Amino acid sequence: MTTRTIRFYEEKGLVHPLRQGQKRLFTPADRVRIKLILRGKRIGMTLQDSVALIDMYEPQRNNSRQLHSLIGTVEARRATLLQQRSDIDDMLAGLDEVKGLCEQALGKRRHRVSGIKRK
Amino acid sequence: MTTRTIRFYEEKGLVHPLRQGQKRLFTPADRVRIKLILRGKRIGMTLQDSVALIDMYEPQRNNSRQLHSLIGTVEARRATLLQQRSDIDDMLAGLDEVKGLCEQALGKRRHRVSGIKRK
DNA sequence: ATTGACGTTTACGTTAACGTCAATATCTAC
DNA sequence: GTAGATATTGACGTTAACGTAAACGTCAAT
Repeated sequence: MTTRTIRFYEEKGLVHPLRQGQKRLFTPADRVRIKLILRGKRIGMTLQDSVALIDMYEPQRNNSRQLHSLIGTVEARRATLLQQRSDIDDMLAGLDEVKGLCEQALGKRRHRVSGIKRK
Repeated sequence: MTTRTIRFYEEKGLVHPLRQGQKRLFTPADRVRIKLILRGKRIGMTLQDSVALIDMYEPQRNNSRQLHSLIGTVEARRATLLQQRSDIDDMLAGLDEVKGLCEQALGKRRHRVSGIKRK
C-alpha cells in the first residue's frame, strides 16, 4: 500500500478516514476495511466488489425484500467463490504434478550418475 | 469470449491457431489453452501469469539449473494459491454468517407475526 | 448478383487501479 | 530556525485487457 493508494481509495469513497487538519487519521475500523479490500484483491475482486461484500455486514435497516435480495447476493457470491476454490484446487494438483516430474527428472539424473560410479 | 478476445490473445502470443487463408483454425490443444487461461483469470491471474503457469507443463529441455528454478516457481505459485484459498474460505465463512443473520431476521419477523396470531 | 451472416484488419477508445511529478505545507531534530 | 523527512493536492501518465467502429473479404442461400 502506498499513500497514493490510500488517497485513491478515499477519493473513490472506499474509506473515510478522519481529518486532523489536512492529515488523515485511520481508525482500527478503517484499517480492517482496507485489509478486507486487499483480501478481495488477492482473489481478483474489483474494489467495488470488495466494498459490496464488506457492506453486507453493515446493519442497514432491513425490510423483508431487502433481506431476500441480500441473501440472493450472498448466494451468488458464494457460487463464484466455490468456483474459484475449485479452480485453485485444480491448479494446486497441476503444480504437484509438475513438481513431481521435476523431481523425477532430477532423481533419474542422479541415479544415472551413481550407476556409472557404481560400475 | 468474443472474437476480439481471441484475436487479442493471438496478438499477444498466447495462442497460435492454424490459418486457412485468413481464417483461424483452433485445435483441441488451442481450446484447452484458452480454457486454462480463463481459469487463471477467474482467480485474478494476469494473462501472462496464466501462460507462465501453462508453460510449466511443456517439455522444454531441462538442465538441472532450470529444473530447480522451475521447482522454485512452482513453490511460489503454490504459496499464493494457498493464500488465495485461505482468503476464499474466510469469505465463505463470512457469507454464511451474513446469511445466518438474514434468516434469523426473517425468522424473527415470522415468529413475531405468528405470535400475534396465536394470541 | 445480391443479401445476410460471419470473419478479418486497422486503429482509436475505454475502464480500473494506481504511478509519477511538481508545488506546497507540517513536523521533527539538531 | 533551518534543513530534512514526510504528507498533501492537483494533474497528467501508464498498463492490462479488451471494446468499438470502419472498411473490406467470403461463402452459402435466395
